[in-house]
Amino acid sequence: MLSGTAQYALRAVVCLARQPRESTVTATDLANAVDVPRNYLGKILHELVRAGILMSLRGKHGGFQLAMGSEDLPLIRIVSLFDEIGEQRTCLLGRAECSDRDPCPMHGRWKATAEEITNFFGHTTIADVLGQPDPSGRRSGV
Amino acid sequence: MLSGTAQYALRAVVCLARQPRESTVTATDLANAVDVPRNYLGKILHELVRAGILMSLRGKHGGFQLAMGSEDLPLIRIVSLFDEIGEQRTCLLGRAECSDRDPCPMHGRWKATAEEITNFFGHTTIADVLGQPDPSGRRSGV
DNA sequence: CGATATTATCATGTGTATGTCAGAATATAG
DNA sequence: CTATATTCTGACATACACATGATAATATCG
Repeated sequence: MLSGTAQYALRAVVCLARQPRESTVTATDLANAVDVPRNYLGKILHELVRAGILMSLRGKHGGFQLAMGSEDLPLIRIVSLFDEIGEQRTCLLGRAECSDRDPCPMHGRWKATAEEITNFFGHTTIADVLGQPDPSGRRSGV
Repeated sequence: MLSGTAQYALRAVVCLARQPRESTVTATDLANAVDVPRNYLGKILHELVRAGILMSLRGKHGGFQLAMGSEDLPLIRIVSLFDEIGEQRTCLLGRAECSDRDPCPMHGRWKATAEEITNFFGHTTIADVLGQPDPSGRRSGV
């Protein structure tokens, strides 16, 4: 459903959102916590900074923190940086243009499900999923 | 949502399902009709044959045809040959194990949508989408 | 200032999906 | 039997997602 990169980003943001506000977490600590290759996560975090989702601090005691309240951060803001999802590219058959007026054969049947997916990513926020305590035998705080 | 290969396969099968039964279509004609690279489509068609979805005839007047009625062919039969979809790999965060008993943070909220996707591919058949006449300005009979 | 910890940036490597090509196998027609 | 049309098969090419490593820039601390 999502690219590996988008999954990594979501995991990192969820982990950051669980930290106390104002505290920073280093890329290394985050990489360990969410089980993503250190250097690769560095790039992903940097993209999130450029998108205004995270803030970064360099130097000693540096690291990353959320740039906003997690209740103001729908999943689509993160996912759309890495994957095409939602309005664009919903055509199941890969047509560039696929709409009610110029539909592919699947369009009519697929439409409702596609809209539910769009709504999920658009309306679910990071805060919404923090409540899920991710209990028990997890190897990390994903 | 689907890999390019899975999309190609769906387009080819839909096109074949529109032909009169017993008639065969060559890979070349199919490739032109659904706008997929000839040689690559050949491999995809061969996979569909091995999976029992198509039948093939070699030699002069050879080609491909559906091995069953399109009303007995749910989309998942085709898609699952190329993509992991449905029951397996529904975890949004990419966890190997993600269930009600060992959920990721997204699990609870994502579940309903994931099930709708699974149902769509499991219950929609090729026959269901043939009714959609894919009218007007299409470049081909996708 | 110098040592250190951290992010930012760039060059490179690896693996998989996608795509191409050439030839082998097989069927039909004359 | 020969020519031809087609699928089948395997080797190769390309593009991009994923990943690694080295170095520069920047901030803190003593």
